[in-house]
Amino acid sequence: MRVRFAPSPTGYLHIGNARTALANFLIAKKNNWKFTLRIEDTDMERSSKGSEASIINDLQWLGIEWDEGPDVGGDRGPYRQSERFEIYREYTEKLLNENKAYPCYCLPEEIDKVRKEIEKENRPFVCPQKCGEMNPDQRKKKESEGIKPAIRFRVPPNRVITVKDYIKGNISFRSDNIGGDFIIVRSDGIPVYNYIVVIDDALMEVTHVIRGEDHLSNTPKQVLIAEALNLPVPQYAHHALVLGEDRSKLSKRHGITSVELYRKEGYLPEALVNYLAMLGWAAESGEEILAIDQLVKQIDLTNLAKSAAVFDFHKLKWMNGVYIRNYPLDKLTDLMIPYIEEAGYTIDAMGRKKLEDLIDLVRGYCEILSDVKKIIGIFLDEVSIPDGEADDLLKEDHSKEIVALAKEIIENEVNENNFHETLISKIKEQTSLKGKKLFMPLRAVITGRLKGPDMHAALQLIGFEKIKKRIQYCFDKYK
RNA sequence: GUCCCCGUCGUCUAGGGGUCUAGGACACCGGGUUUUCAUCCCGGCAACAGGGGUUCGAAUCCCCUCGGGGAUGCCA
Repeated sequence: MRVRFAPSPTGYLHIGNARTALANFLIAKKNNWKFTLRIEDTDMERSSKGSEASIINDLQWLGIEWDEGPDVGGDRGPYRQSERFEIYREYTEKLLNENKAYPCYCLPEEIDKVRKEIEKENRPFVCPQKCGEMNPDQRKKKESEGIKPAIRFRVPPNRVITVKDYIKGNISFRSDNIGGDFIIVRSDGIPVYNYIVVIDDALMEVTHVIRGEDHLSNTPKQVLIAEALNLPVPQYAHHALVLGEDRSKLSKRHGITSVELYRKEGYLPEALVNYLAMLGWAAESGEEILAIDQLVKQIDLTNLAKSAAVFDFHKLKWMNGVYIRNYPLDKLTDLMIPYIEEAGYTIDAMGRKKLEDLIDLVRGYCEILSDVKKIIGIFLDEVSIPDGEADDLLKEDHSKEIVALAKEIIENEVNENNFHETLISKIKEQTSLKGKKLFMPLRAVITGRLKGPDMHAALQLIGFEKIKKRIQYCFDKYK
């Protein structure tokens, strides 16, 4: 058994496509099926090698792997449709010879006009020149005029096509109702998707087509092609689409839709995979946080949701935070380093152990990796300029007392080796202040904020010299 | 317009004739822990689109309406 993911390289990997790819991957893994990646690049104007590369890159980042594809090869290639035109030509000849397809000499502009009329009157589409009814002489005449025809597939009248779908059940279409004879080869000789998808799936021995619901209406056309060509019809599973907040198809105006941007913002692939899998599906166990091997275990072709799902950025973020909190510390550290550097800090000098301690302390404040930029300054800035709240607090008399005391103690009574254990307790001894009155000014001086990580742990990580500077800074500023 | 799909808390969903005064998660609101914040824990708010059937009994089956989505390309 075999599944496939067949993106067209006309842009970045969209979140909706990533979900389709993931569904194919999970199902393949679960059943021990093979997975083929095929590039559908017949739209020459919009396709690019660059976007093929970026799609492959994003797929790999997500942890989706395939057995056959343009990058890894395989016995059923080539895996780019643009490299398979010879193959399609044979089938087109066959269809033409058997009169199951015919050249159409009508111009796109003429057809647009007719389509509009048809829409109003609700009758089946027939091309204006009735090319399907032409005899060889008429065709020869057209050819001699130099008109390059498109090829249309002759849709058999009055047929009922039933598509069996794992998710939707049995769906019936009437052949008279699928829009008339449709084009399978453009006038420039390049075949179109609805046609060659059938050939490729058959030749690549795809047994199960798992794809978005937007392809459901195309399916009867594809079934008809398969019949005409005597090719096998795969099993179908059309999953529901991903929607934006306003319940229309997810697009850029709803927020980020490219997998690449999620990566750059600092989402973890494990979290994105987990979230995407949960969108339109629920584990029998009721668990929401599931690693990929658990997803593989629990997901099934028959328990995917039928209805469309709104993409909830908020919940993705929450889920990513859960992953950050539970991630292996050394891996998380590696992933956060670029963001820390991006924020302008150099980390070479501090040593791995200290860095990891630091990351461990701040990870609880991060939902995405880039959040580290907002909090890491507490530890790495030389001096922390108090923010609004901290500034207000430090202007108060009891704060001034503590700042003065802290300055005295750090200069004369403690040293680099014992300050983190003794500084706070010594201040406590020498003042009548306690509780918030004691801790909050201290926090304000040392971190420049009123909110943040545990003071005792922070003290050591910030370091003696910086703390001294920060106290001095506040002493000068608020005395 | 026509064809096709779908309709349970704001969102993702569980449920498939009685066990449903409808369960979980995110969000939101309270409370606890943390001398702060975040985390964590506990609690609360909140839904079967509407109307007809079928049935002793309907969120669950059928029909209609309404709502949403998709397709209707010489895009995929």
